[in-house]
Amino acid sequence: MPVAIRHDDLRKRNRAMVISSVRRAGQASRTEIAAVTGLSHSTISSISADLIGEGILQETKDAEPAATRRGRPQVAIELNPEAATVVTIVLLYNLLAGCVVDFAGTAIAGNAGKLTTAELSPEALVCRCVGLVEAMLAQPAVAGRRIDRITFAVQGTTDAARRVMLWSPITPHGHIDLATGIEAAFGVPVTVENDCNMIAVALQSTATARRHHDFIAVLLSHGIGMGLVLDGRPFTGTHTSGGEFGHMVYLPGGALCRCGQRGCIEAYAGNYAIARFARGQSEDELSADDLDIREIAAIGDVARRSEGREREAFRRAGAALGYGLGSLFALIDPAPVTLVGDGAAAFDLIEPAMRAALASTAGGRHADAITFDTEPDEMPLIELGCAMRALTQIDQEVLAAGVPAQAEAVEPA
Amino acid sequence: MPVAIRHDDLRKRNRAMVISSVRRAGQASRTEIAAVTGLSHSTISSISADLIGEGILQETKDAEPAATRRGRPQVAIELNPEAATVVTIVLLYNLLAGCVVDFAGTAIAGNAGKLTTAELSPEALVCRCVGLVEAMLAQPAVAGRRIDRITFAVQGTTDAARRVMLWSPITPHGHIDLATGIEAAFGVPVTVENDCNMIAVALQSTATARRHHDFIAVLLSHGIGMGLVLDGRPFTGTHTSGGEFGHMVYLPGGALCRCGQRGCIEAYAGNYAIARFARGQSEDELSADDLDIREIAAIGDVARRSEGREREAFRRAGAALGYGLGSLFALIDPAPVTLVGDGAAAFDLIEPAMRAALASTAGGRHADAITFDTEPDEMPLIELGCAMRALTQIDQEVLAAGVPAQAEAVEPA
DNA sequence: GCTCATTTTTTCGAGCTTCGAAAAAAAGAA
DNA sequence: TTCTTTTTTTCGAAGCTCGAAAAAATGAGC
Repeated sequence: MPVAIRHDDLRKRNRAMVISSVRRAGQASRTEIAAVTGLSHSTISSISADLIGEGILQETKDAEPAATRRGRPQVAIELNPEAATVVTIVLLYNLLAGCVVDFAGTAIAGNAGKLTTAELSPEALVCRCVGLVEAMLAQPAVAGRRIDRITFAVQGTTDAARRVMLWSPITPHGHIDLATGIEAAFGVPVTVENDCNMIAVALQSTATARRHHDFIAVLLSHGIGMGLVLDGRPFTGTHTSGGEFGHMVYLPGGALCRCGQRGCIEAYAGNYAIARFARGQSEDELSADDLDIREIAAIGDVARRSEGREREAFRRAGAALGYGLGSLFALIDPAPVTLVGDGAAAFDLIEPAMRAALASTAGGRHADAITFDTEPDEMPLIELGCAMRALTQIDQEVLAAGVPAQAEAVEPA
Repeated sequence: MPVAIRHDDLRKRNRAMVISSVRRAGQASRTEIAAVTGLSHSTISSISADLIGEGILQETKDAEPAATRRGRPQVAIELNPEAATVVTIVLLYNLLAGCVVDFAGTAIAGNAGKLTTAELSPEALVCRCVGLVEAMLAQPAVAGRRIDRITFAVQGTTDAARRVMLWSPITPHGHIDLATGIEAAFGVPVTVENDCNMIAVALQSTATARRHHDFIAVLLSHGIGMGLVLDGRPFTGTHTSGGEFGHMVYLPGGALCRCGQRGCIEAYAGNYAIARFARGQSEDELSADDLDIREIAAIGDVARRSEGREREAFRRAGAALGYGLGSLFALIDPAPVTLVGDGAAAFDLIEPAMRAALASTAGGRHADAITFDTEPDEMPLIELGCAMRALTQIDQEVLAAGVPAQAEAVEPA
């Protein structure tokens, strides 16, 4: 099953390693790269000379003298921002936002707009995406740049090949093939990623000691999503984008969930579920999807002031999350958790019940030491993760292979 | 983070590939190996000549003419049974069983015995294991063989390094370091694996099309365990052996579980839970661990004959399993399930409620197509998986590296 | 029984790759 | 100005895989 390593792959892999170590470090000298990768100095010298020659890396110009030590000073190497350009598109409920990002990860153009996703046909949706990208490409900052890849981050599940949005709360239509349509329009590879997975990628790229090998990002918003990094790699499901934490079962036969089933975690911890309970609505009732975020904030304010249905709503959300994390921890062991999204702003209301629930599970038995990070604004994370994903793919699939030599120029005789 | 590939690793990896492809196929010609691995014929020729010269592989003697085609006949290559010898030790509640297995995977000696695990101190437990191995090594069939590795399969969780049994239902003692003690006694590497993970390894080694890339093995016995193969690799947790499916939460605050918490799946689907309900005992009550398996069988017989508490007990077990699988499927997507252990003998009693529960979850929405395999006898699977694990480790860690040349013989001058 | 066709396996040289040692380069210290 | 120290490059050696060609081993056909 494991595919053999060809001799030619060796250089390719090691080139990818060098690129990725520079990407992670931002700037790195050849000596540092050698230390990180474990390759010899001579190999790094050879590879980095190639990469600089190909315009993928460059020696840093504004040499910070930094720690002025004795001996020949290190030459910092960095990514050449011109080496490639990617486009990210974030598609959420009633929101479409795009970014043009250079090879070093700097956004050079952006565009965002409201749209009523639920009312658009799949074709119209693709059309809007094309329009968004075209508008960005017309901006002067992008002039003259060739786009190398477009990567989506969408709410909902995607297929394993990351080309199709299988299901999404933003639209009644299933199985929307975003990749093929956009690829046809721009002639570059397109992949479709799950938004929560991109949050996890973003958190990994800004990894602290806390979030290193294994961690969990839970998106608390209208619905509940999750991104998982296990053993240093973003975990995606086996057939789909997976990680549907919000649809693990909390109370069998319980409250009605947007997905049509009952008792999902989301049916207790999603914004709509919190509002539903706070308003005193039936658990069999599904409100409209366009719940105003300010209503949740208002419920939170009431909950902080006095005991009542509002406070109880957050308590129930916390319990659902706590038991869900307990089940998750039973499967994969406890790991640091980052709560992302506007639900994280109500962490104070959620935490006590969540911790109590977690502590009463087998998986969370020793989890009282776990700290929770909160990150109320998810958009920057989704965009960052999406850009990192696109760039990493460029690193490993395109640039690692190297130029196919000038064989082409010679042959036609 | 990803470690670079050294030039020396190349041959090592490709040697491991050749060994593992022969192990998987049982017998394979050089041409077949080349096709499977993707390496060139010349490389395979070179590597297999080395491996045969080192006594790791051998050309098959009793050449089956097989399909008598035109041209030079293929020479089948197989594992040399003498190349290595491993010992497997299965440690379950009141049961200790060992096997000596040759390099080709054939058991050449075995020994099993009852013992009261709950009453033994950690030291006494190690002592019994040492005695078991010594008794096997004294058998004539094993005479003259050097043992290369000892691998445990134990009930309970192990640490990530697979050296310590962190917690087990078979003993009140926690954190029993089996590896260090046994390593000291026999001077060979020892690893400690979780029994359910070994079941998954065994099922993978006998993989059919059905169980290929992703599948789930659920052990239904006194407790509930799980082994998971994701993306072709056995999944183990991040800190521990993980996969504690039985301790995912089914009903928050529900029935008392052996683990001390409430509402775990095991507290409804474990043998003890089924018996507890059938007997009309309180859900707060924990019976002794040594429930006779015949009692469960008897409850099953009653359940099949008439409606009543007995039948309801299995129904409850099925519901707990169904909702648990639904949550699991939400996380990792649906995958084929094999039910293993004596609980699988009651599959007819469990199935309807399990399917109904599964169908009412988001993860199991499209899971009506899923078929369940049953495998009532878990011991052969645990032993097979344990042997495969030990041998695979030998393949990749010891033999792939090759002989360190005769450098040793020359140097002392 | 001999020759030819066919398939498998080995041999051999070419082309890469990585590595270690030594050399070269570039700075501070004296 | 010379010496030290550190980084980077150069160069030859050794190892690996690959493709082409040769060798080996057998059935088919006459």
